[in-house]
Amino acid sequence: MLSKSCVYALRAIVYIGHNCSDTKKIGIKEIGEELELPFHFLSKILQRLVKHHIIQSTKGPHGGFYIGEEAKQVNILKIIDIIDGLAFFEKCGLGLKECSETHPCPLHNDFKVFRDGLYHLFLKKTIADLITKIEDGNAFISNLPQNK
Amino acid sequence: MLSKSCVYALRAIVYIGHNCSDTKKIGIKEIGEELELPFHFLSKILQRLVKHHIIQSTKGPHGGFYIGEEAKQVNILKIIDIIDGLAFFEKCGLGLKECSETHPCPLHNDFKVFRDGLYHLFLKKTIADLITKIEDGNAFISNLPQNK
DNA sequence: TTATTAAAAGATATTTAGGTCTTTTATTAT
DNA sequence: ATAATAAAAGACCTAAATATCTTTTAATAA
Ligand code: FES
Ligand code: FES
Repeated sequence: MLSKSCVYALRAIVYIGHNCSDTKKIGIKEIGEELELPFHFLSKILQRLVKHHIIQSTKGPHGGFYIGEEAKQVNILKIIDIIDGLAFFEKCGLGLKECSETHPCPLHNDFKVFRDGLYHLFLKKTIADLITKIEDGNAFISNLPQNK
Repeated sequence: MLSKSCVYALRAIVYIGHNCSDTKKIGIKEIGEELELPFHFLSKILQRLVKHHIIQSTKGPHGGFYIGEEAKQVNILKIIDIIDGLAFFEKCGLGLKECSETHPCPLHNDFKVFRDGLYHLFLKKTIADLITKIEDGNAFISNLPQNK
């Protein structure tokens, strides 16, 4: 549903948010190793997020990525929009060219419930919500060691 | 979420179910034109469905595809399984290698609701259910003419 | 039995997503 | 200033999904 680019982005942002501080920026290498994501591919994604002001970066020694408190209040849907676009949330589940109430496919009414539900989930969830779960020990952003 | 192959399959099956009869089989050409699907690609998909005994076919003049009443009682999930597999319904929404209750990602609890909801929707919906909607005029399987 | 029809099969092409490698630019510690 | 560091940028590669083209096989009507 979400592309790999997109879930890589979300997990990287959460990792950065969880680990960076005023004095500490996070390098791509560390993120890639910790989350088991391909270095260069990840770097492209992070660059896009910087361009869209979701995260910031500085080059050079002790450089890396970091995220401000304001940006942590951004909802997940915004990230999805930046990376994948929002087409999924408007598309017909059976592939009709247009999803509409007046010319619905036979799954429309049932499918819409879930598609719209996901939309609203992503709309109300913020980066900060995800980070909180990690910090409370209620969730994880890295794979279990045995699945590496 | 569902691949193009998969939604093409579903729509084609419904079209066949709606249009075939004891005396009338449906050709790929007709299906492709009516649903605006690529002829040869569609033919591959229909071949797979024949192999899995969802639909039947005969070659030669007046040949084509048809579907029996029993097969119409097959649920949509079965079709999804044949074409795409069921990995989606077990996968972590944030791309962790394993989706689990004991090592959940920060979206797990919220995401699972929709993923499982879709699973059960597809499990309980049959081909016949979709055909009925078409026949009652409550839904459509072709694009609106202006979207062609 | 022959011509015609339509699916089956297989080879090939295109597009998109995903991933890698190399070079350049900015930063900072020395 | 210089060397070291790390992101930015761009070129390139790979695999999978999607799509097309061609040949073969089976069925049927005449
Ligand atoms: S028309 Fe198919 S989901 Fe709306
Ligand atoms: S662990 Fe991510 S959805 Fe279950």
